[in-house]
Amino acid sequence: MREALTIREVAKIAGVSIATVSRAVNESGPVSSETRAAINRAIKQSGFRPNNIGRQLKTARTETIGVLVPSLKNPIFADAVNGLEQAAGRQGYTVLLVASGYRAEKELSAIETCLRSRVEGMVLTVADENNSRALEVLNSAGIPYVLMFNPAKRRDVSSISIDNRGAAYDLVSSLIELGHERIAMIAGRRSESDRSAERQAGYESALRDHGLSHAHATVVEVGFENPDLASRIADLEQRPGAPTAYFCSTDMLAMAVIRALTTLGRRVPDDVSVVGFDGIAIGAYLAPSLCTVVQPAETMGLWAASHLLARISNDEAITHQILPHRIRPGESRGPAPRASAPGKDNG
Amino acid sequence: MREALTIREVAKIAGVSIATVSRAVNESGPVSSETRAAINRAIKQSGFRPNNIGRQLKTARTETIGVLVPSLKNPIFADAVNGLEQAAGRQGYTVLLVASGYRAEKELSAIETCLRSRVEGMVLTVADENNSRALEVLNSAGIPYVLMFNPAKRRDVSSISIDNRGAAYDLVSSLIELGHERIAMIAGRRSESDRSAERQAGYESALRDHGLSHAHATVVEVGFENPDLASRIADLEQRPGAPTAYFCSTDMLAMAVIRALTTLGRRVPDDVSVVGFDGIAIGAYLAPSLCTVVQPAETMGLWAASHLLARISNDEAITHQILPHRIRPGESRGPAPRASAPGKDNG
DNA sequence: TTGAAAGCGCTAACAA
DNA sequence: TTGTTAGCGCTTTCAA
Repeated sequence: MREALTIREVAKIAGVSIATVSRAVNESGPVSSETRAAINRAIKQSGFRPNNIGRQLKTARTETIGVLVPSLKNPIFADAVNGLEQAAGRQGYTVLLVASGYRAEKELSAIETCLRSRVEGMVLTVADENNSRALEVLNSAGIPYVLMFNPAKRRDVSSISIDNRGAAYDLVSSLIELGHERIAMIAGRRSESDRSAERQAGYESALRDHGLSHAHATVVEVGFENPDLASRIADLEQRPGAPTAYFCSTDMLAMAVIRALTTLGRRVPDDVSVVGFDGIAIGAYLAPSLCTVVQPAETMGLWAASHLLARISNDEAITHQILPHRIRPGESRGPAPRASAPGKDNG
Repeated sequence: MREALTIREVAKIAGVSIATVSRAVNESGPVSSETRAAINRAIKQSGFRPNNIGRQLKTARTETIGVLVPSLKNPIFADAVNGLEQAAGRQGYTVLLVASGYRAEKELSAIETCLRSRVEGMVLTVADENNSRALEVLNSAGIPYVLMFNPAKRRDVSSISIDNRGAAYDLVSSLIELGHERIAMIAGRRSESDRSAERQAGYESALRDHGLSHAHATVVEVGFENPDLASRIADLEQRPGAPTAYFCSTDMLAMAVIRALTTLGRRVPDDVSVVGFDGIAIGAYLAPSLCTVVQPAETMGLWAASHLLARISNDEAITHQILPHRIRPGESRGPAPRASAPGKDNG
């Protein structure tokens, strides 16, 4: 009962042809109830389980979607994939999961893998949607795909995201309105994240619009995988005009920044404010709770999968879904401290 | 250049047989360098990408492993899957991801899906390893699999976990040593998690061994998906002898408990201590930081994948990996408060 | 070093 | 209602 069970064995046991077994298994054609009973018995007896590979080869449909994200270690992606998997599963689709680790070559090879497995479509978050070999390959492969989290600048691609630039603008503006003038940005590397670049643009125009000369912009770029923040923050903090607020391009970065500042003896938000971006659930549990922009990750995953499946069955056209963004207030954002910088700049 | 590119087109363009193309593509046999060059040119020109389905059908190998976890919303699983995917990818294996949402039927159907896709093996976390249709099915399917996080009571199955019972025992004992006598346990439903049941066993024997009569044990079972903790905690808190400490079977639960207690005006750890289990990274960033048992999730995923692949290639026998556990101290655990219960029990 | 041919497990005409 | 048959795209003897 262990060896290579095929539709053929079942047919033999039930005393019918393989075509009839196939029809019975897939309910894809007429089968008399006696025949059906015999076949079911044969299936049970033999322990037959249809081989999807055979079916896929014949039908040229895999009922599989590929999902590519930078890393599952950031809950924003884990939550999105969670939603994705649910939505796909509900429609009988299976998920092939690949992670890029924020590395462009890995993006490319991951997609190559998916394509060779003949996924019917993909949901993905790439480092840079405007400069992505991965996307080119996907385009020439001619399968539908939807970008998730990426800024959705391209018109020819389905996508779901929020207005990264606008959200960053709003959040940074709120800091300025609280009296902050020296606001540093801790940004994921632009090459690793176009979201980060967009958020930086929002940060810069907020400064500009509020008359904070461009010179005030301080951007520290860090890699997402083990960002060595402690020393970078220490540097910033001992400069004459140390920041009174930090705008971080992700919540994960914000958490690391808060830790680094705390280690240096700074109190958040009394001495310095820190805001993040993403709205991961645990941010609300931190102390101080994290002020941030919320992206509804699970919902985005759900939508991405549903829309992709609709596109696969040609029920829908390319769509850009820009969700409204929302700032979650949090204790990590406070008014600018009275005494400006610690010493030096007025002496 | 879009239509149904097969090895046959390449062969035609290059003027060779499909067998030769196959040999060239897979480097599975001798091919003269001129022929190889011609084939490579043909591949580039046509945009050919090998169809894995065909190959899989022929070779009866899919180079795919199935991964089943309860949910990616709990970082403990997301981190593990992250490690898994990396390790699998490095060895040329692909990951089919399925989530059960802690539901037994879903476990079963997920595995059925994987089996139909002819995964070569599986890594999974089931609700209850001792009472799992899913595992029975897997056994009779005859593919290797490794249990991850489950308590590893079965001798016939590879697994990686920590000593859940022992770890719970240690953690609860530490509370008792801090003077706590009324320690409640907030437990995930036993039917949804055998880890939870094990941890409960550890909790109970810690109480017993320290002479806290069994009557002291208060266990509140909650479901993992939207646990309505607030009201349950409120109940506990207004009883005569309210707990001075809570032992939660997961960090996610602990976070929810802390929130519920805070809402009720209790201060952690001054009024009441809360400890968790899992050691998710963000626990260290909470305030108060979470005292918990650390499971090295990513490492567990890495090991699970590597071991599974070794088993697939018959390089290794069934192995039980029990990792040493470690308690991460945290601010959420403090000494028992002086004044015993709020009112009532001494009046 | 190359090619012809069989066949992996399945579905879908088509004929009966 | 059922069976025969021709492949889906690929690998792999085997013979040349």
